[in-house]
Amino acid sequence: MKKYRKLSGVKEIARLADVSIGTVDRVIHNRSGVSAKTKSKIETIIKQLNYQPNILASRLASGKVYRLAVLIPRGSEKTDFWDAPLKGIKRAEEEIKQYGISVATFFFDLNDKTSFIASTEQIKKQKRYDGVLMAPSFVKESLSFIRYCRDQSIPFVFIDSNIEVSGSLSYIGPPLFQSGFLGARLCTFGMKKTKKVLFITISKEKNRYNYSKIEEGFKNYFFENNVDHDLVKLTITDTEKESVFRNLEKAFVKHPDIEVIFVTNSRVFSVAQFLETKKYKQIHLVGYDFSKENQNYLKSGLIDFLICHKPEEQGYRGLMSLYHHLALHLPVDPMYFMPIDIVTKENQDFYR
Amino acid sequence: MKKYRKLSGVKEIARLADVSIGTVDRVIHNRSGVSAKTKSKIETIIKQLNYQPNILASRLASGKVYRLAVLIPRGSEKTDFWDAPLKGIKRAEEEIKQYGISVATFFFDLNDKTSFIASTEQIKKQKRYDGVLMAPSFVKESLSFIRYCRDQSIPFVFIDSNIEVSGSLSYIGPPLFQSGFLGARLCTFGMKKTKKVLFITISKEKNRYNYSKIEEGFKNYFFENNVDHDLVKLTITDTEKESVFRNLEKAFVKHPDIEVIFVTNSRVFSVAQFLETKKYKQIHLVGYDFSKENQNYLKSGLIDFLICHKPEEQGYRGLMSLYHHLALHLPVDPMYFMPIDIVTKENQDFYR
DNA sequence: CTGAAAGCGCTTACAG
DNA sequence: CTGAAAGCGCTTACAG
Repeated sequence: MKKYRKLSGVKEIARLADVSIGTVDRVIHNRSGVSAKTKSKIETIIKQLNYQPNILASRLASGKVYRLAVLIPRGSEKTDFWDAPLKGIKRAEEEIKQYGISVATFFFDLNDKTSFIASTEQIKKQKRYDGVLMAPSFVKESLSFIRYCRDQSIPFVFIDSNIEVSGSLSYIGPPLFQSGFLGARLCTFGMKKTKKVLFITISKEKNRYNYSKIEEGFKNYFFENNVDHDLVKLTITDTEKESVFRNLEKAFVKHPDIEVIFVTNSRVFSVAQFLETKKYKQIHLVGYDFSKENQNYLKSGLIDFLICHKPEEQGYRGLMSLYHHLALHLPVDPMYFMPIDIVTKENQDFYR
Repeated sequence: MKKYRKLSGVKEIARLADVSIGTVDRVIHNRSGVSAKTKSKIETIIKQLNYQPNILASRLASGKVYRLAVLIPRGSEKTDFWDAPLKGIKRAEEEIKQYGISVATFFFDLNDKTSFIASTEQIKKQKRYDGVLMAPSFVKESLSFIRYCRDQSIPFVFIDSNIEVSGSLSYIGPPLFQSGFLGARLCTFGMKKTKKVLFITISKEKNRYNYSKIEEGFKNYFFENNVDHDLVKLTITDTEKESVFRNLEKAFVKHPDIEVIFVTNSRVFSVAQFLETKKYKQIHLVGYDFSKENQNYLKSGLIDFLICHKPEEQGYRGLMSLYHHLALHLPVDPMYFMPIDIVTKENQDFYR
């Protein structure tokens, strides 16, 4: 707890350069109005001193507030997946709000494009955001919104899924191909002979980029490892329970020898429900996301493995990356892949 | 980027209480020299305003530097396990050093108690640390050092392993019992019939608390799940390669039908080496820690699963918890359990 | 193009 | 027991 006081940064630089601290500040922030000569003199000294600005002092003095807009799906009664990123965002907000960050969250409905558009319009109309964190769930609509952000020089960060040619500040999300690849491993673990695998996607949107990437990885596993298998693909576009049950029923009639089921998203719980009802307890089930329902079926043994990509951390990091970029002028990873976590009955109590 | 300025906290309080900000400061920090009446008046206002001190300003003004001592094993050529916590510690240090934290690291040799004692003596002699982060690898010696910390009111945090009755600020580490429990699951995955499992501990120290906890959890899995099995226990106290090979050789002569091997720490790589040499490629191998050697054997398929407990994050969180406690006066979790991560060939590239 | 001054919200001596 | 003043390392108008 001893006191310790270095000579002030800008003051020291100003003294050495024989200028005022105002001029030093201009050079540090690359503001205009400094003669080339003075500028280079100051820059040399800054380098020599290996000067690191004191962010505490900077933020305190400036009193600037950066306003961030968050655009993510609303957590529904069906899956609480998006509650996790939101929790991470809230946690980040708590942590940095005293450092001059304010956050406004806009939600949209994953089943309703117009709600997405409405939110983007609102953000545009308010004209007061300095950064955007978003889940680009609707590609075309996202592209249009991104155009606006770029025009306004507003940095934007994607979480959960990516749009590749976009000029985003960062993408934070899962490595989907590898995630599907691991999924296949988990489906076939310990198997010696041929197995019949049912590959299910349950989603209103057809052709989602995410699902096809997962499928690619999944298939690639069998290919690379020369695993003999029999893959049955099933896509269910009506996500209601009755529809899922009906589709599964049909699949089992056609393929009574299914041994493993892989579900490409958090709706694996509805398949678990089906298996439970049917008492198909010997069938292995692998799926995605650490949602409440899924946790219950994991605990009861109907789901064998959940693959997760730290949704809470995605939200946390997403917001923090904007903070780092805007307020701290720190470099930000343009791609930050989440780990591919394997959650089982045995480790679920310690997963976050 | 609009400017936004609230009325200053202490100033506002001082105005409302009709005192000077100096007096307000005294109350906020519970320093003496304020009349009971004034004190209670100020406290009421603080509550009403739901005043949150501005840490930026506080740290900037005080210029206090908290000195932290870190006491951990040195990463050896044998296993680089302790490089990871150190990396996390360094990362935390980088992040908070500008907020008035300085860190001194003391190493000890896991095979040499006296080196541990020597480091603790050094820390004591310097008499200048405000907090301690330590791995209490030697229980008796740690207890003696902890006594010193408590006498001096120096908060201390344990990582990796815990000493329970200690008054530590926090413990950050793995839930060992559950970790062993999961290990058993990974060993028996997909097995229908009886398997012969070899349970190995390779460590100079006999009777380490960590290993026995893992063993408890491991055995409990079989018990709880009524899994028919045959468990062979092997303890190798000489960690040299030749010794490990010799012991394994003997075990395989006696039990040629071993199908799965579980190793309770990062030395699983030496068992992988053995299996590689012997071309026992059909044997499943499960062990601990994401060290370089282990990663290689995971990649090549000799190790099936590694269980990990985010060693880097343990270091990071350990240091941050001292920072939170000392500088930010934030509450700290007395127990923070790491998740039990499962790392395979397929997801190892994304593990951190 | 440059400088001097005030201020961010707090803490720290010092004076009374 | 209390207050007034200086200062932490920056930023921000404003004046010239």
